[in-house]
Amino acid sequence: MAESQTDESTQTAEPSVSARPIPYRFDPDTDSAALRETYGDIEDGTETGVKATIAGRLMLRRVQGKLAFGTLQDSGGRIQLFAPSKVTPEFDDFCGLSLGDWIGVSGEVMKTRKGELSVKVESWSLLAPTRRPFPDKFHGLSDQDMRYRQRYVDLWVTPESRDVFVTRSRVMSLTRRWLESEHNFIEVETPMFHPIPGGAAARPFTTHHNALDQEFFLRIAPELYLKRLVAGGLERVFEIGRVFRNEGISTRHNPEFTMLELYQAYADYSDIMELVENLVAYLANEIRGTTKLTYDGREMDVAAPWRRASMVDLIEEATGQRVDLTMDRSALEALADRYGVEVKPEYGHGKLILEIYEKAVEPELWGPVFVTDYPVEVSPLSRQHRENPGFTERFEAVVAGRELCNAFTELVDPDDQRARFEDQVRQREAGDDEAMVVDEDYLRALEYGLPPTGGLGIGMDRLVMLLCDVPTIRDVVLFPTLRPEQTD
RNA sequence: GCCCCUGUGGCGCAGUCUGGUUAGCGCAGUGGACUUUUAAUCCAUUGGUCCUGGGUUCGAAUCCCAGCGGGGGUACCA
Repeated sequence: MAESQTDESTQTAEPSVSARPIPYRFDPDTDSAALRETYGDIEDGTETGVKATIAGRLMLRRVQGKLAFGTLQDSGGRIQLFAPSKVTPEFDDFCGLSLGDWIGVSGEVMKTRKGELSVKVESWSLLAPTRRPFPDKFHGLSDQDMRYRQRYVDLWVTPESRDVFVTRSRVMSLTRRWLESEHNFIEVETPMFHPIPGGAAARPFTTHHNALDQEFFLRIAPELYLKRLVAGGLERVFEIGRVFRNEGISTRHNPEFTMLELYQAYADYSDIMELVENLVAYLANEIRGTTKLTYDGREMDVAAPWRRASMVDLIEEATGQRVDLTMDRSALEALADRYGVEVKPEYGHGKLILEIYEKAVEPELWGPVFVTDYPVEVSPLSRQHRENPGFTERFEAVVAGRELCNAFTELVDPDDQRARFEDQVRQREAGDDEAMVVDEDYLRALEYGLPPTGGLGIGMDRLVMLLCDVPTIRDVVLFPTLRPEQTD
């Protein structure tokens, strides 16, 4: 809701200050963190003789007649400004600065008698006035909606918020470096506009290209393109990028989110499990300094190796009953019923087993654990298990009670893949609007030959949530999807 | 989709159950005092269609109905 004109004018800073000329550039030579690091230990009440130039936002102000203190916040944190009227030019204007104004300051690094490391304001310039009042200097923003909509304010007044996004950036960077340097992957970029949605079970967004007069789908996964590249001889590829799914919004779902997918020629899902546990342990060590993580008040150790357990074994653990694909359907339905699964007639044994797993096992899993060997029926892109007919070499990792990734030994046989696609089409015709459609070009790529390949998809947003111990995906997405703000 | 909670000056909150006439408090803003403060302090002060629209009532921020926004849960979601 927009404020009225009068509201803004009454809240505007002093004209004498806001009318100051704004320089075109400014040259900070350090920041608050570096100053603390270098001079944090000097004696109370001493001066260093060293001059520093810093810039940031004025967050607090304490004017005391002929002496003023300020608190400047920059990307390194906060540092005090010490401004005696005899030293600071245009002292009255300096005291008239608004909380939230951007300023640049030069002067001697010193420590006050009370022991606060400070920069003496020997010169200063206004870099940008704030024309809107900043939130409460102590309480900050409590309205979550406003934090998400006005991230440019939230980042200043909610330090944890800024920390999360800096960490997120590090996670992305570390992941890339680890894959490239330690594992010889190359990063590629594949289309976001897909003529056929594929690679996942999800409803897509649609869009339209005018010149081609062609409908496109925003990608729900890069999977099929990445495997085309492995068929093309790029043996280890990964992509970190946005995918789009037309689904509900929740604490774990944002319609656009960031996925890491990677494909490794000649590998199978066991290789991928090792890669996942090593990557997560590496990131935990780099980010948290330990593999012993706390999430939502509960602890877990993500050090490799993680437990591996097949879906049917886990079902047996939880329910005491062994399930398989040849058992009597009525017995399977009875078990499904016991756990509140809504049994639909089109469900085969495989789908029922997955549903039972999700209801009976998953809510109790904390992890880290690899849940392996999903039924073929629910895994249209995974290769048949080498020992268990009707199952696939597929796994999901559950960490902190949440699905973190999905991976498998890739299905490389074009005939089998065609049959799976056709089965998906039947499911679609039966009313499942998230079932896949046939991708003839992808089948053509398989016909040219895809070597044995292991593949992986990780939701990077959820990984960051885990590493930062935050409860909602909106806290790790800078601008989460929201209903557009009403302007009038 | 369903259920629960919520909406009061720029920000953080009280007041709502038990309706009562000038809607409070803190911060920010404005004016003043103050040369070691650090959520500075002290004095004074500006600013509010109490989300919107109906209704009940002598009287509604408060009770009722509807709508809109927000949060959480659940369903859905590999």
